[in-house]
Amino acid sequence: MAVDREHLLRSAAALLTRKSTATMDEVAKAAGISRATLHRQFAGRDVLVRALEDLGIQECEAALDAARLDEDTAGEAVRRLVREFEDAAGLLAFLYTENQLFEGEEQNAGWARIDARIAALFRRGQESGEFRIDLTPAWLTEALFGLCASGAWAVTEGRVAAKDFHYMIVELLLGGALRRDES
Amino acid sequence: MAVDREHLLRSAAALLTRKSTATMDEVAKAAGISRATLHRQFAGRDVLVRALEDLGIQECEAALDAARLDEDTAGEAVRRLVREFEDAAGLLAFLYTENQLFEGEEQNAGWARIDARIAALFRRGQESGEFRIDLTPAWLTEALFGLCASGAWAVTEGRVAAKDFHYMIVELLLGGALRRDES
DNA sequence: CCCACATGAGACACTGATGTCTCATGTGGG
DNA sequence: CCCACATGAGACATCAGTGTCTCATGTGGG
Repeated sequence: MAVDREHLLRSAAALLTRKSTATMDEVAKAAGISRATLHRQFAGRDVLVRALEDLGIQECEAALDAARLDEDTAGEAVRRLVREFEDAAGLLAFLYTENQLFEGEEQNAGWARIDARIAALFRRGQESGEFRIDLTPAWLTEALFGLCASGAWAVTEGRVAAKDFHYMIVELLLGGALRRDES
Repeated sequence: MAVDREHLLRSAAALLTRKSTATMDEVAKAAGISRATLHRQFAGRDVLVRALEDLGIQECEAALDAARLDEDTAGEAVRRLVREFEDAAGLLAFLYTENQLFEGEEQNAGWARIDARIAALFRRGQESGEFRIDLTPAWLTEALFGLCASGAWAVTEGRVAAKDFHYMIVELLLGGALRRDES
């Protein structure tokens, strides 16, 4: 009887990831419910997007926790983080562009927290001498999100195999395109 | 008298880069013309976006030409390419997300040409032993665009200094975050 | 068994953006 | 100087999406 709100959010996320301009009607149909019921759960499109944003933040923070950013080398922590991000990458990509849509508007404080935690990871790697210091933690954080989004799109469009998602992102982010002479 | 179509396109690109949901009215105002005149130039929003896409493709190909991808090492060519891309990065970022907006729809053939040229550059680097071979040219191409878009947004939001745009992208793309033990 | 309650279907008004049209204006070229 | 033509301003219809409402239905719990 009661609508499965969790399932509803997941299905909306899945649809909007593929087609970010989907209407409330399409979102409802995708979830197998009527527009009226959808509207009873989320008073409007913006409310739905906010809920998805909260979901995304929640998943991000769960990924950050699961990745245990303080353990091992920073590089290993980054590898774990990208792996944990993989499931949420589609949703992340949607929210990433959604955030570009509004100029000025203050963003959810959750992102700032998440940014700070990831930036701290890169800073740790720099302080330990593992990462280069000429790329700012803020940029590396931005690049991490950007590459995850690009990777998610590349996978949905078939330009990259889904199984390679993690490898391609981590290797590029950490090692770059140049061949390592040593190692 | 006659509207400067070139200037009109530029101003539309600049506005839509900042606010991709801008209305035709806003686009017209930003260009300092009336909505009626804008409509005489571009029969509809989709026509305008197509024109911007053509402009973006044109600038991309100009950048590819200017970067002389066949000369020097592939790494140097990539550096030149990113530098040439810098001016168009905002427009590129807009078009990059605009392309994600439509599922299925066939995309402008120009992008395929551009993708092919950039992928060929990465392939050249791999064949010369300069680039690692475990990252596919398709992915490196995708990542190049993704990083340019991320960089453009990071700059407009003040998270990265404009003067660092080129350095941050090239260094991350080529060298990655890890410190090089040698060199 | 029966009632309460959530749902589905659909009607309805409202809004914002769009596309089209008209008309007055003013400027540039002949 | 004068006319042609492009422009600006605005009215207008249209359309898609949204938000609200009503009502019939059917299912689950008491």
